[in-house]
Amino acid sequence: MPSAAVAYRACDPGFKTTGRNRDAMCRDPFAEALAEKLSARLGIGLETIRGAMERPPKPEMGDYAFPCFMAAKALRAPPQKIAASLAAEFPAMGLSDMFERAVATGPYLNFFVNKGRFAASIVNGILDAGERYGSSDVGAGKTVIVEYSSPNIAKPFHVGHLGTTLIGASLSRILASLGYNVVRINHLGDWGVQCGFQLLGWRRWGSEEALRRGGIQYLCDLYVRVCRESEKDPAMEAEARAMFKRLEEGDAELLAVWRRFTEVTMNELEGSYRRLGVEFDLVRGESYYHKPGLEMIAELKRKGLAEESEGAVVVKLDDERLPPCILLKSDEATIYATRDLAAAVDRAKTFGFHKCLYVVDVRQSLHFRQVFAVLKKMGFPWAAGLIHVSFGLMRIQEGDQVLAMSTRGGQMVPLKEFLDRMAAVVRCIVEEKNPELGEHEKATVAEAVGVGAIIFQWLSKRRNSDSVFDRHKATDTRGDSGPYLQYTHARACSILRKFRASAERSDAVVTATAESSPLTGSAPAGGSSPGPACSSRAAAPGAVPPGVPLRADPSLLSHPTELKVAMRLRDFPAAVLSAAEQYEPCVISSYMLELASEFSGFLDACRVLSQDESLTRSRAALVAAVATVLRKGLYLLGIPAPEKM
RNA sequence: GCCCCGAUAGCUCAAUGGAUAGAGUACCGGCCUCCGGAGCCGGUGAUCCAGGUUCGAAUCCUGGUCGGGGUACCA
Repeated sequence: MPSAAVAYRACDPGFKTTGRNRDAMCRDPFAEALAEKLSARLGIGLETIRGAMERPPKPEMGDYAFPCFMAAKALRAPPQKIAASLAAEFPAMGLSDMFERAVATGPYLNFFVNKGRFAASIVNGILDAGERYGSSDVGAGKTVIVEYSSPNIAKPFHVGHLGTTLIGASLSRILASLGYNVVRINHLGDWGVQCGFQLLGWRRWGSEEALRRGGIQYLCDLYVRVCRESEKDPAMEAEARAMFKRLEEGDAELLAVWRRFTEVTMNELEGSYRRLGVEFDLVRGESYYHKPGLEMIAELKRKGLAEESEGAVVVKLDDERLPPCILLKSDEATIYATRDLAAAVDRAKTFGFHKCLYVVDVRQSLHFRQVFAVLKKMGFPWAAGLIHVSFGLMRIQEGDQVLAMSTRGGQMVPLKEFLDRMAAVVRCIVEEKNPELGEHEKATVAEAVGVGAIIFQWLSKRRNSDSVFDRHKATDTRGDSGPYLQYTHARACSILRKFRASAERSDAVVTATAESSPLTGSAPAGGSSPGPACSSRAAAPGAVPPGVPLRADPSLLSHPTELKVAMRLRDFPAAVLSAAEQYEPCVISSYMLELASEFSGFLDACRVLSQDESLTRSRAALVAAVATVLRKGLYLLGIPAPEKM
């Protein structure tokens, strides 16, 4: 019998599919066997049956379900009757080694698997696949660009930047695990009129000495001061705009200051990204696309698409029922649309992308619709692969008020401050729960769990809903949270450590020969740019005894909680795929909570380490499979998975 | 005005047109002779309104209500 991991073949993301659980249900050997029999019996295509297979809402109803609505149409009989007659025929269908029975529940035909065989099949499949479980090669040969984070220069990295940064980083990992060649781009906001404001502030009040002392916050303060004063004094705003214009014209003195701003910003960003575990393949400012943008405008004019209007150069988009896309302002300075157009063309040329994702907040949706429309008008076939992955706004709770986050208004929390506070909160908990850890270990764990709490919070809801940042709630580590997942993983690791220790003492397990863990074995197909499936940071190896052929015995894992866990483990590849299709990391977050909670239920109901040697081995195999999937899921979200906490 | 997004339990969030709408938190009650209690088990509690499509709607369509965002030279 093929293992679940080997038999699983995912569909291409974006491939239109219908039916609940379609992939989860259609690619493991149990579902496959059912689909084949039902297809032959009903004369309905195999693919159709696969797409219709479901998982019953409650375990006591069954393990697989076939809704008979489609068969009702084909056979012109009520679905209830079809379900009943199929249930009666089931014992003769020759599936008794895999399934205990089938029962009709209304229009549904529900199947009960042979618990032990099913659980062992899934668990052993995962142990064979290791960290590649849930990965696939559907994206092989296709390049996907993910643009995310993209903060403006000369401002501190703050919690408002977390949405794009964490969603983008997670989507990158998810897509890479499906075999896509992912190019992660940080499109720095280093150009535009805000640079004029910053330069003006510097020219009026700035000093290198103060910059050395105050760092990026000093630059930000200057910027805020200019903004405040130019609200009262329109002449000042005009001066700032003129300064950006001069920057575009290549003023050497301004360029030197601007470069200094970029340098300071990069230093600041590096620390933030390192703490969050976020990486990029290409960090390139908008400024890079200033000149190509001007060339774009010339080309658009040649093609007759760009025209002058109210003193600006625009592309009219009336046929798309969109406002015109402005390319050149009436002062002849460029605008972000110009640079985005040039960047897209450059990326198409350089990478030949299948898709290009822009992880940018929802306020820019009109902007992207305009830019995409212009590129379509220009006749680029790849324009169809441009996707704005938008996300909702985050406001901040200040006392009784809910305010928009803004640098200028001062309603923002610098990331550094937030991460430090989070780590301090966790540190207290570690101190209480695990005082025997060493000093260094405590600090490492506090950081990992603090960061995990933050990342999970951002990735556990659908992107497009707005949210409120509450300083107190944000630091809660109980309940459905990143720390809960990390804790569950650490428990699993702890049990496996004890299992390994006692196994070595009793010589019951073949002594390890291979030093390589499943984690470092082989990278997933096409995962070249981000490296192996799991980096050492977000997923530490070593939970499974290296080289030990840990197996689950088909006759031993028959407790209801064991079946529940196995079912959930089986669903993992479908969850990864669904997250990619929807560009929604929260699909994986939700999955992980289910898995962790069901696994905790199992630990409560069943003792893993016992006198019964073979039962212990089978249960340890289950624990190892869960640990593998938890680690992989945490990795895909970008959350560290410490083995102790 | 027009366009986009959202509305599910007191609060924060899930739910692929499918069966009795699922968690956490808060509140009430249980569980440590405990492999990690940052946990487990139970209880209370919800689909904004009105139509429509469908065998079947939180989900799709139409019209409202409320909230957020955008709407020509910011990003």
